[in-house]
Amino acid sequence: MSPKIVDKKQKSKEIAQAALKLFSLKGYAVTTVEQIAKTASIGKGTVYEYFQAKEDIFIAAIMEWMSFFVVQLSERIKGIKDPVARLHAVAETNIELIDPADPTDLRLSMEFLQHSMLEDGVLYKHRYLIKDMHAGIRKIVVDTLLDGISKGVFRPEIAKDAEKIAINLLAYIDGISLHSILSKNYFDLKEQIDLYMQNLIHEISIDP
Amino acid sequence: MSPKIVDKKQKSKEIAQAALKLFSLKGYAVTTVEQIAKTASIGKGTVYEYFQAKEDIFIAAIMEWMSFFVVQLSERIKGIKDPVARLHAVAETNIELIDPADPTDLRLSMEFLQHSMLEDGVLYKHRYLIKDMHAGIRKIVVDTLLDGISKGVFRPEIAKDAEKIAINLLAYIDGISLHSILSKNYFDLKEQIDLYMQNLIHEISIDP
DNA sequence: AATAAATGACCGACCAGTCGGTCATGTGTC
DNA sequence: GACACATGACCGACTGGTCGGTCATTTATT
Repeated sequence: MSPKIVDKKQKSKEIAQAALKLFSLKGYAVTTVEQIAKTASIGKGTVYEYFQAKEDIFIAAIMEWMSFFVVQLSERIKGIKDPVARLHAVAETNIELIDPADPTDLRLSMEFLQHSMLEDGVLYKHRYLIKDMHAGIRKIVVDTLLDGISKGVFRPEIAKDAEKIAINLLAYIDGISLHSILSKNYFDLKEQIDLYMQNLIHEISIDP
Repeated sequence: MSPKIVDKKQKSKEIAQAALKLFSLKGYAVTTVEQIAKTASIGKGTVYEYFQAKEDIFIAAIMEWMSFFVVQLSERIKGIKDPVARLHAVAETNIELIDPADPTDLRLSMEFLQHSMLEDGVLYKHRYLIKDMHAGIRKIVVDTLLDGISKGVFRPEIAKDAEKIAINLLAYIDGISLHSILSKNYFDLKEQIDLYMQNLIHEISIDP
């Protein structure tokens, strides 16, 4: 009675993290379940004790990744009260999570996006996951903008455009990150984002 | 002494276009050579008369796609003399090539990007192809900005930032296109780009 | 002993690429 | 015009190998 007991939750998480590492290095299709098992230091069969299919590992991996990202972002902006500094922090967190010399995170997020937008993609049925994450980050930006207005830092007229501004900012950050990987060394990611932020702040701030 | 002769170039192109269609619908990895052959209405063996490997079909397909894109863009901006209108045309061409109901083009370009940035990606050795295309489009934007300055429409001080402005514009367009696919129906792509362009023009124009 | 956990050999589906053979079309000969 | 024949174009069955998923067996714990 009552034989060996393992923490199923914890072990699933470990497998998902091992998979995450491989997916980000090589991509989902190319990564084999056996490699995932090896990386997690277990047998291939054991993987299937914790996941029904390779797809499910992918879904668990993306959830690991998103939660890591959101935690990082929250940590970073927590305690920053100045709206301008807060906007900068959102942008910078994105940069710092993307090391140009090691573009694994971006590749991973691109793979997630791709599988989410294709109807028979592995993540299509779960695309609300990424949508929800985007919505969460967008909310942070919108709230910061509205906070800035109420603090008299940003122009009240921008309130109606707050959502649009947030969408554009986040889209830009993804776009420039993408290009920076592709054009390795051609431009300086930080300078580019600085230019964008400078224009943005200039555009929405109350001017003397 | 000389039997049926086919136009090898033409036939290669047909196969590449068939492949392009499938890659954009389903992705490279999932598309089989047999399906490409079927789509091109030829036998599988024949495909290998024209291409050495599946990879080579991919490369031919991306070249087909890029040339289509560049031709479209050139057609579109040809004859537009007003710098502001020209910038708008660049942005709009990108939108119109991406039908939100049929996001195949964007998926395709994402797949190209992905295979280009991964060291053992199929396109890694050929990533200069995309880089060159980006450089070409960027040059169009930079030239438009400089032209605008010399015409007295844009502020001369922006000349030194022309490259950066172009990089940001094109990165933004890619980013917002991406998000628009993912957030189907959540925001209006045209409105978002309008907002960006409005701010951009405002920022670089000579003001009364 | 009882039972949960772990395992890796095994299976079957799949697929890129090959190859032996067929087909279609042109040339040469009468 | 008829026929043989040369040759490039075309083909799909087959091969060698991969990989997701299963399951009979072993191991660990109480």
